[in-house]
Amino acid sequence: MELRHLRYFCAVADWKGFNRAATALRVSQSAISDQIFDLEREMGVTLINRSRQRFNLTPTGEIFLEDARRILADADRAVDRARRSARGDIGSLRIAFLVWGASSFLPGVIREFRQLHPGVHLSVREMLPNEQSEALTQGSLDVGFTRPLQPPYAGRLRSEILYNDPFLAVLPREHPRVRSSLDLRDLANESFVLCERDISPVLFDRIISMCGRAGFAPRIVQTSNVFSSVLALVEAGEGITLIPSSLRHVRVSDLAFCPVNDPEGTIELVMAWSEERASKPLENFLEFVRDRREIIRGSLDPSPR
Amino acid sequence: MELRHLRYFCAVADWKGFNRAATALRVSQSAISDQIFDLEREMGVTLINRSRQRFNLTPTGEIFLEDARRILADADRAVDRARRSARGDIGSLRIAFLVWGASSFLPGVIREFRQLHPGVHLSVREMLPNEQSEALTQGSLDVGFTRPLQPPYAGRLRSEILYNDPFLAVLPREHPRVRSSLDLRDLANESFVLCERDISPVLFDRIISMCGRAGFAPRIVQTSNVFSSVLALVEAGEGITLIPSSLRHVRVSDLAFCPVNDPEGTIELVMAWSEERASKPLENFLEFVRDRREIIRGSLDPSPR
DNA sequence: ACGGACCAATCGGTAAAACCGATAAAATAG
DNA sequence: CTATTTTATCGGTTTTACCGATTGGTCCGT
Repeated sequence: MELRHLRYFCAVADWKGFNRAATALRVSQSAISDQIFDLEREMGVTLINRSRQRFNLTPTGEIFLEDARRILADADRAVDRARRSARGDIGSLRIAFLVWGASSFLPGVIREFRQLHPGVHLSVREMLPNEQSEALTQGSLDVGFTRPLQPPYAGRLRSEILYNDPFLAVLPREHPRVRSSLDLRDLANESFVLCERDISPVLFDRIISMCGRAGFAPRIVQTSNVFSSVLALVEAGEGITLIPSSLRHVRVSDLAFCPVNDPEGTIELVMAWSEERASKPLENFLEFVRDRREIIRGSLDPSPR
Repeated sequence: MELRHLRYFCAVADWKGFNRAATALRVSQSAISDQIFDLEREMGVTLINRSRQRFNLTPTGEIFLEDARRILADADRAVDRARRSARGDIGSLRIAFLVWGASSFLPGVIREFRQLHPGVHLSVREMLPNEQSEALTQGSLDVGFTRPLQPPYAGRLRSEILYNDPFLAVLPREHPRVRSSLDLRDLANESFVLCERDISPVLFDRIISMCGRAGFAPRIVQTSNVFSSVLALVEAGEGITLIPSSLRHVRVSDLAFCPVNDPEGTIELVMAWSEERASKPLENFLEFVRDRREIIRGSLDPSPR
C-alpha cells in the first residue's frame, strides 16, 4: 500500500465518483480504477459499492476513509514539520555552562532566544569544562559555554572566544598586599588556595603559568572543588587566590579584589560546539550569541560594584 | 512522497546504514540510496548526515523519523481496522423498532448481540413503519423491526417475517360481547376506535380487510396517533378496537382482550433491511436474530398474564 | 602513513509499475 | 427506449523503481 492509493481513494470518496476524481487528480479514469482495485485486492476488502445505484462506500470504506484522510494529513504535517525543522523554527538545543563563568549573562540570552524561536526547546544545565567537551563529542550536548578547548577535543570541536577575562587577586581585606593594582611577583611568598585542577584544567594551568611568568611557582596550601569554598578559605586566612574577574560579582564582604598587572594574565570564556552535528537551531543560536557578544562583554564591565 | 520512502527511511534509521537496511528490506543498496535521495530532494531537506564519520541522522531527520514511524504504524492499523470491519468485528448498526411491536424482545436481543460483538456500536430508536422504510432506502438506517413492507419499498428492501400475530378484540371489561373467543361478525354494529392509518397503514388495512371478510365495514368513530390513546378511548367507552396480540402486555385494568375467531386475522412483524448497503455487522445481526426467532416467538407466548 | 574493509553515491540497463486511450458493460436520466 | 454517464477491462506506452557494477570516500588495523 502506498500513499497514492490513499490519495486516490480519498479523491474518489470526496468527488463521489471515479471520473470526477480522475479529473481532479489530472489522471485518466482507468488509472484511478486500477489503483482502487489494487488497494482493495491488497487489503482483501471491498471499499466501494460498485454496480449499484448512484455511488457509495461500503461501511468498511467509510471506516477506512477516516483513517486514510488522517494518514494523508499526517504525512503532509510531517513534511511541513521537517521543513520547519530545517529552517530552525522547531527543534531542541541542549546548552551547558560554567556556574562561575557564564551564569551572569546566560539567563538573559536564553530568555531572548526563546522569545525569538518559541518552537525550539532549550534545556540548560551546568557542566564542568571536561564534561562539556566529552558531551559535545558524544552528541549529548549541542553547545557549551566553557574554557578554551584542550586536546584531544580541540581538534574535533569548534569554539569561539566570547570574552577575555583578566585575573583578579583575591586577598583578605586587611592583607598588607592589598593595592588598587598589584604585581604578581609581590605575591610570590604567599600561600595559595586554588580550585582543583580537574574542575577547570585550563584555568589552573593559566594561573600556574602566570605565576611562572612572574618568576615563581605558587605554594598551594589548599584546594577545593568549588569556587565558593576557595573564597571562603581565603576569607578564613588560609591564603590568597587568583580568579577571573567575571567572578567578582559574587563578592564576599571581607575580601579585596585587586587587578593583577599582567596584560597576558587573562582567561577566555568560549562558546563550543560540534560542527559535525550542526543543526539549524544551533546555527541560529550561535549567530544570536555572536550578535550579542558586545553586550555580553559590556555586562561584565570591570567597574567594581 | 510515498509510504515506500518512509519505509526505507525508517529502515535506514533502524539499521543505521544503507547497506544493512537494503539487506533487511531485500533490495539493493542503490535502491535505498535512490529513494532516500528522492525523499530528501522532494522535501528539500537533509535527513541523513552523509560523508561524515559513522552514521547519524540530522536533527531534522530525527524529527521526521518520529513522524514517519507513526505514519507507518497508522497505515498498518488502518488496514487492520478495515479488515476487522469487513469481518464484522467493528462497525456500527442503526436499529429502529415499533414501540408497540418489538419493544418486548428487542432489548434482550440488543444486549446479547452487544456482548457477542463489543466492537460494533449499536444505536436504537423508535420509528414508524413508513419512516423506517424511507430511512432504510436512504441509508440512514441499517435494520428495522416493522410491519410488512409496502410498495414502493417492498421491491427495494428485503424483509423476513419474525412472527405472525393474531388479533385481539379490546372491549370494556363490562361490555356485553366479552367472550373467551368471539366472531368478528358479532362486532359488526360496534363503534371502532383505531390508530390513524398513517401510523401503520398495513395494520389499519389489515383490520379493515378482516372486518370485510366478516361481512361489514367497521364504523370508525375515533382515531388517534398512539395506541395508548386508543386503549384509553376504549376504556372510556368510545368504542372497541382490534390490536395485535403482542400488545396485550400493556394491559390496562378495565379492558378485556378477546381472541378473534379468524385464522387469517393476523399481522406480521418483519425485520427489514436494504440489501444494497449490506455490511458484515448487519449480516451478523440478521443471522443472530434469525437464530433467536423461536425464542422471540416464545417470549410472546399467548398465555394471558 | 599506508593498504584493506566498509560504505554510500553514481550510472546504464532492465523489469515492473503506473498510466493512458479506447472500448465494453452497466446503470441512470430523459 | 434512447442517450448519457459511469466503471471495468484491455493492449500499448511511459515512467520509475530496481539492480549490478563501479567509483570515491571514510574508517580501521598494521
